[in-house]
Amino acid sequence: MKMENYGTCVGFDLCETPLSSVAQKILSAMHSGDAVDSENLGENTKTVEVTNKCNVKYPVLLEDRKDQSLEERNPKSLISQASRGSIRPSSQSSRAKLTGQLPADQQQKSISSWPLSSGLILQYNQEVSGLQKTKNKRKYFLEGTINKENKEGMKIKRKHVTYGNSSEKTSKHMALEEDANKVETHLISGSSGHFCDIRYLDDLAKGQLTEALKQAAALVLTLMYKDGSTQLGADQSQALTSCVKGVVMLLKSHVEAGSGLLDGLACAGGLAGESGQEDWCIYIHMERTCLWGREQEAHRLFARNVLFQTLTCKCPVICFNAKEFVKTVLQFFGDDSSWRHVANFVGLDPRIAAWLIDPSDAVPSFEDLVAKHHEKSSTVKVSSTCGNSSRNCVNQNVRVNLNILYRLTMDLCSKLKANGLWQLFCTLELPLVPVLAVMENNKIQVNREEMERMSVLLGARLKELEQEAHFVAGEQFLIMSNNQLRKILFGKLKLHLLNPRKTLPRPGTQRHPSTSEAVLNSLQDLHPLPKIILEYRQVHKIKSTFVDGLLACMKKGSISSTWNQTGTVTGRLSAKHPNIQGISKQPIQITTPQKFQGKEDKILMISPRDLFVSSKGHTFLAADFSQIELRILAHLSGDPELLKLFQESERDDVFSTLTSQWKNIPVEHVTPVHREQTKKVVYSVVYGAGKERLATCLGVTVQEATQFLESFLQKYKKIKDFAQAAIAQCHQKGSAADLCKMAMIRIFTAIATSSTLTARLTAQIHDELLFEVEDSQVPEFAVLVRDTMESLQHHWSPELQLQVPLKVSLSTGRSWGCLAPLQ
DNA sequence: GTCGCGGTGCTGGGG
DNA sequence: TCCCCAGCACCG
Repeated sequence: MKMENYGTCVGFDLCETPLSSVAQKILSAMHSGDAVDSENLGENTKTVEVTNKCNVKYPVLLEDRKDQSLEERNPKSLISQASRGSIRPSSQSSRAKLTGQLPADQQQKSISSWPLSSGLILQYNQEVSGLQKTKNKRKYFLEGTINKENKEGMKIKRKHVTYGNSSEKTSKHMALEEDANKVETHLISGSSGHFCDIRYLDDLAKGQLTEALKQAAALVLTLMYKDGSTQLGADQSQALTSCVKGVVMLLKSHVEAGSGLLDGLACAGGLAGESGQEDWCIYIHMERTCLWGREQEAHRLFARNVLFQTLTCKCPVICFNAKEFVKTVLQFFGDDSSWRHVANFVGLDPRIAAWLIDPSDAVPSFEDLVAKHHEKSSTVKVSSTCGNSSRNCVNQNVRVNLNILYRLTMDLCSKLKANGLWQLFCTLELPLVPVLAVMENNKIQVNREEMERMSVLLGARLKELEQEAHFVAGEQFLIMSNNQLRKILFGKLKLHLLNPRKTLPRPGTQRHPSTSEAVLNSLQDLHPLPKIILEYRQVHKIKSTFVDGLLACMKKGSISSTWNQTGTVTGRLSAKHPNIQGISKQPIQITTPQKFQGKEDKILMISPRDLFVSSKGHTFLAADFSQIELRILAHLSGDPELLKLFQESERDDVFSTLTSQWKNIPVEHVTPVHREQTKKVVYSVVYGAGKERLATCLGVTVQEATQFLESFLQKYKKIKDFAQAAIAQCHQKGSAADLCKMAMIRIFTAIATSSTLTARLTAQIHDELLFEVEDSQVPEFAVLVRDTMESLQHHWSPELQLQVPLKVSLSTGRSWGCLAPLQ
């Protein structure tokens, strides 16, 4: 559940949260934009007609959506929608209000489809499918001529630059330089008035630009890559900051009612050239070259100034994939403390907006967003005015695309407001962008030697296990192939027939049972093969994912994950390359391979998190919202037993206490197995997993799982009521993750504004934050972190009286694997 | 016949 | 119909 939705659930209004000044600025700027739009609605329609004349591709869409678009564009209706808040006409939504609980995605779906009647939705879908047919054509237009001309060659070259050896790099670099120079030359000499490379401005022009930046009503920008493509192109693969050449920025001048600029706002691409005459479009070259002459140095300083102005300007800054922009700026600024400059930057990112509106969308391209969310879809034919051969259309294309980006973002912002997501967007998601950018720049050191040693050792063990498996199976087979394994276990050995438990889960339409851990566990006593397979899989997982996988992600002895803000439907963050959120917590035990047994113990413990080490003079500090799901469940359900658990002093581990409560046995008799069982049952209730899922999780039959669930819900009756009310679908986890996001922003800002603290936020593992802190600062920083995180409980209760206090547990250590509790 | 590529399903780690 | 990511086999 999103924080925003949670607000309506518990009657807590997020509006009480002080808006950041930036959010307020955006809010007021947005408001003025709406006013302009509405006062010129007549004009608007006219523009549509004009645009139609110049070869509109999708007139149907324009015509059919006119009514709805008028309604949406009317600021009065917007305001009334926003103030109506949770009153939503769809039947589903009124149910949501009654129960107070609906999964966030469902709520959002119902909200987002609200302005469209069902008929319109159908129509719209048809239109969208119609749009798909012309997709290829559109791609051609959107990419621009230079892109098209060089795309193939460039792709290959870029690959070489990234992965090639150093000598190759040099030669390819030159080739790129040439191509990119073509683009640049063109950028400078472009025919449209104010399109300029700021390297070639004289002092007077520089002064004018500085002034224009101050006066701008909005800044719209995109990164430009070495091959001349931008973030707005169709090719998403170029999102490597190392390939960034510079930034193209459109300075929207004042938006005034009745001014000619309205055309720029409302009309489609074909007219953008005329409409945007007053707007500057600048190119900021950011690529580092080895030879910094005096001129280059002067340019670097001026570019720095312009970027700094961009980061701190009063007007909205619009950027598709703003995180990449922030990262680029950080790398351009270079020095260690420069991240403080970006800490408060808020860039309007249409991708995040679109994700809030529809979280089920996979990371969309600019083109996808335009097709899906832009009211005036005719704009997608932007490049049609350019011929095939002309390079003149490069800047024109970029400029036109920036205009589209601007209007797309405005449309999305209106939708956010209409859906009640605006606050969430401004106060949570947007401020998170620089946090993630800085986090990606913060590396974590890894013990490479240890890892390489581990890889060899695990490899040897895998070889042994493979041989054992082949021996007991009586034939060679591919041990990782579930297909082949299934044939041996159930076709040849017929173990499922020997198994006393009749029903083994079958995946899909398979004839034979699954080869999952649970099944293999149940077959262990019948044959030696299942046990060997189980160990093989465990060792293999560690080797491939956590040792070799991590080694592959390493750069200069350290790793840094890529954080995806818009990758989940629950609102959580996700990480990849490596997925630091998924690195095993529990150490595993393996039998040391024969040839290592002289030097090592017979049994070896391997803990993947131990491979992460803090840099010299620093220590890891992990801060964890302890059992946050369970606490929120207690609060929301109001279950007396559960509340008692948290209100009483917590000497023992909560899950152990819970187990003893549930099973009515003394805490000291609770075994780890019992404890794990409790945890799974709790999660299955909180996350809404079904009986089958729980059965698989616990490795028991569905009947047993049902018994566990029923006895648990019998003991904690209110939870049952709550779960029923929530249809067992309420994604509480999402809300917990949002709380963690808020903690990240708060702590990050505190560090950024502090004159003494130098802690680095390096990872977020759902409800846990990982910092690297200077040894001497650990005590001071620990207090800051704990206070900040615990203070967030005020977001959970209007009267500042959360029935269950939030608890933050802190731990420190030189390696991430051996963190010990602090205090 | 072989190789490379993208898509899919299974399994298992995290929460 | 719990949601993520990663690695692997398998298929077309």
